[in-house]
Amino acid sequence: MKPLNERIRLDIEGRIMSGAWEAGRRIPAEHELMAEYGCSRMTVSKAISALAARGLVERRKRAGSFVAAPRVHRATLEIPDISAEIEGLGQAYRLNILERAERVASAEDRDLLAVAGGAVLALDCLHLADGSPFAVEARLINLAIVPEAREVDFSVESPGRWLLGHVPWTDARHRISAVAACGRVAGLLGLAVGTPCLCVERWTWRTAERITYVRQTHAAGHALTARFVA
Amino acid sequence: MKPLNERIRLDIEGRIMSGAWEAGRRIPAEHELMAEYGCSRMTVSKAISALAARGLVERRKRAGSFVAAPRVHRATLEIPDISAEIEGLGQAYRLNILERAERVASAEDRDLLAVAGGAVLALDCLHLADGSPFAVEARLINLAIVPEAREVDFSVESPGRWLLGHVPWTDARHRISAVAACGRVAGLLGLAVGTPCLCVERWTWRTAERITYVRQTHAAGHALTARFVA
DNA sequence: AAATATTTGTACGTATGTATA
DNA sequence: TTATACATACGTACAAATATT
Repeated sequence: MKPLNERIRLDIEGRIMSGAWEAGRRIPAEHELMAEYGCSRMTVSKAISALAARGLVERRKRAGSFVAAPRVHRATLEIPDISAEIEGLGQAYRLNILERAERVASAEDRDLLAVAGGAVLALDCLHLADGSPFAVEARLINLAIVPEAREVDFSVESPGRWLLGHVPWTDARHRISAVAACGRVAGLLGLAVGTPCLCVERWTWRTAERITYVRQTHAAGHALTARFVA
Repeated sequence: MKPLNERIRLDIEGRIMSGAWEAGRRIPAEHELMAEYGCSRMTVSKAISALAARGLVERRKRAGSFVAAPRVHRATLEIPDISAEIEGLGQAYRLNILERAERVASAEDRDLLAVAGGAVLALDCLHLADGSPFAVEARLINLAIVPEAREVDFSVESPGRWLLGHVPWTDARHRISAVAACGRVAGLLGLAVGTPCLCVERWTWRTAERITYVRQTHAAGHALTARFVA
């Protein structure tokens, strides 16, 4: 048996979704719903708050709660660490580190990571699934914030997974685009030059400091999926 | 002044984000937190539940609440209706409907929309921003669920915007991929054949029924951005 | 294997605060 | 100004799940 507040939520949700309660309509006040369902105000309030949280109703003090006008498509995108993604597919994960360099941030590094004259660790690697090329990754790590990264052997644990597990972050931004495989990427992924590839870039912050930048170029055919989550 | 439960949530969130409470660590039981913050159990419970809802902690009865191990980057992606997106850029929006057909669902339509032998409205259009091609859209609308769509002039209001405003939906799934512009798309968007384009597909449900399917192929250079939202 | 204790989950009733029609 | 309706918080009780004894 589902909890009462859930059952009430589903009941009201059904009335909205079926169109019985059209957009803009005022839904009964909490005290009316308590009478209808024979329960406390906290319980109906929780149900309506859940509907408000997922954007189905809008609550206004003094005025009541209203069926909300449908919204933009907001979806949550779960971008797994590539090693987790490959293991999730039941394939063997391996990382091939093509280049690893510690250097003072170049102009381009500064642009991506905004470190003023500090040291960065630059990695260039190839993710493999069951031995086949899966994605090319170019990563910069801000050594001023994560000096421990110097000592890590990333062929044991991928940079993404290691960072996720060791460095707390507060904000991340992603950019998803379609790019043509350049000669180098095409060679690594075994594609023809110019093949469209999905490219995911991510900037990760801890408060105001940038921790890492990564650009992952995926093999052809790879797609991201996002779900609207209630 | 923020509500007490919010302040408690932010406080605990800070301890987790700063790394003071590392992944896997048990956080104090509710009765301990009530003592620490000098408030009722309901209030700390609400704070922790909010953290659990956004995946920062995991709650287990009898055992306690634990700092969750971050596994994925979870970001919210706002996918605006294209007309809204173009207007948001301060450009003039226009829609060019290339083809509009009402038909019994073909095998391919059924695959995308899962309508068994029902009627669908198929649209093929070009979105223009300040007169320049912006995206090509192929859409299927399930007429069994949205028969009113038959009467709508979509050159006045884009199909996406009209559907958002008129048809309640409960679930949507997106697929984002990189595709090569085929001859037709290349011609419409003014690109060379084979140019990488970002392709967004969306399936929209109302409970178990599929409402619409859309595939939008964007002009080169278009990217999606997503933010992790706390 | 069973009883017990602990911790979270749901719900009750009540009180007070706050925004607003 | 006043009444209304949502928002937050208090304290209590019992249920459900599950480590520990």
